[in-house]
Amino acid sequence: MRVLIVEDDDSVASALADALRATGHDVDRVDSGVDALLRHHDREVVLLDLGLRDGDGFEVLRKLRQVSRAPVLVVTARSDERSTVRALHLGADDYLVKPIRLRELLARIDAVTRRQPTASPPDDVVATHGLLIDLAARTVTGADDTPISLTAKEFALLAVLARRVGTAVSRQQILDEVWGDAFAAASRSFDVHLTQVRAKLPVPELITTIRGFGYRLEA
Amino acid sequence: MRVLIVEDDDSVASALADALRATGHDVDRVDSGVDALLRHHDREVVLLDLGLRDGDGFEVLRKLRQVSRAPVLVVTARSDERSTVRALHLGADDYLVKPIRLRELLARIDAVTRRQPTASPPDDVVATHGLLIDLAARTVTGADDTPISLTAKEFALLAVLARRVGTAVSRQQILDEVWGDAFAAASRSFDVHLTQVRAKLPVPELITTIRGFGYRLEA
DNA sequence: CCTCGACGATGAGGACACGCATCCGGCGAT
DNA sequence: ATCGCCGGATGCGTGTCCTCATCGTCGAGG
Repeated sequence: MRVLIVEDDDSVASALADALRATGHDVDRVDSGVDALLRHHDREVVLLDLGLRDGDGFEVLRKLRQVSRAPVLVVTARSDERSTVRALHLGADDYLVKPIRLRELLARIDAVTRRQPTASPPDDVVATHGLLIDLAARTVTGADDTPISLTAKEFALLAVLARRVGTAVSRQQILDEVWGDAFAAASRSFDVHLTQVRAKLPVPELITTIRGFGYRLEA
Repeated sequence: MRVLIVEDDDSVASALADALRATGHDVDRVDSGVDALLRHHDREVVLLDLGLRDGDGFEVLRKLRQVSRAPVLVVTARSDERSTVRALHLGADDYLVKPIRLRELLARIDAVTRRQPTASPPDDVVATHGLLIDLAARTVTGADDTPISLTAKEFALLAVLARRVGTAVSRQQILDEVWGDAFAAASRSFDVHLTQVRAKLPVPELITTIRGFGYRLEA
């Protein structure tokens, strides 16, 4: 199993790396959030420390989730329920509080990875009403393969909806996933971007407004 | 989500059941290992207490795994690493130590089940007398697929009843779930919205008034 | 039959959510 | 240095929805 350790305490990272290598895993180590985002490719599991020096761990988690579907086990010193719930909601698969018990960690990595749809059906492609959204390639094409070019934020916004085609997504949920919670819910920026996305779609009504709740990409 | 709680401490089981029901889950309770093996059918998640009176919890877990692929979250008082590792190796998907923090439990259930690609068929859809209520998509359709558009409050109200089709729901319960507990029970806003919902339904009598208690959505 | 409490219906008004035009600062490319 | 694009912020218009107040109805019990 190819594991990525994101941890800036060297002694902890070494201990983890050794234990993992001893059990036959292939380990890659980084000590910052930005590196995590750069090096996550081809990794099958991520161990993420929330207490990184170079920024908010939750932010790293959120961004990681936008680009990778690999299981993430959060490993942190923060034991409060708030942080736990927040991390899990942001897409973490497990949450372990330091000090880490190595055998447990290994068992949990097992537990999390054995659930993975081995050779996952890469349905990173969402198709609906002639609209084609390829989440992996980050491309969107309309009918008769006309390419639609979206900006980063626009794509992120559409991607959140696309991952849950046919089901309603709350406004807050989108805000969290696209902007992170350090964002004023009162801001109208969100609406502006949504307007843009709709304008670029061949069929604007594909994104349905659910007043008082959020939005839905029609299936 | 259809949850099975295997727990022989009644107070704990009740607390869990209430919390889960309040968040829209369908809960089934048993208090012994043998019952767990009998009643696991059609359940999508299992919460398993290891400290059952009628036998070894690990045995229950092992046998459960032989007959069901549903995610299992172990909930127990045993905090030692040995037990944790053993449970996870036996196929548990998560392992929580009592006392349980409810919000965390809910988040972990989410985390574990969102990985499941197979939990699709029962898509939170309630159907009764030609009425179709899709709680995930937040859509309601009558006979011959005529869409019925409800406002946020109206939908919330109907959803509370829909989650418990065929069973009576007290007025107070609905108030709590739709408005939150900081709401005057004397307010008639509730009745107004109920009227609206009924007016929009093809068959108003689908919502039966139980005078002096509450309401019921007919099955 | 009368009363009383619980529920049903309706209209008005203020609040609110959403869509959108517009401005501004930042940043990379030509 | 300049231009164009992107993302965030702001303000307003508009339509909708929530609530309240009011009155009507219904059922149960004395």
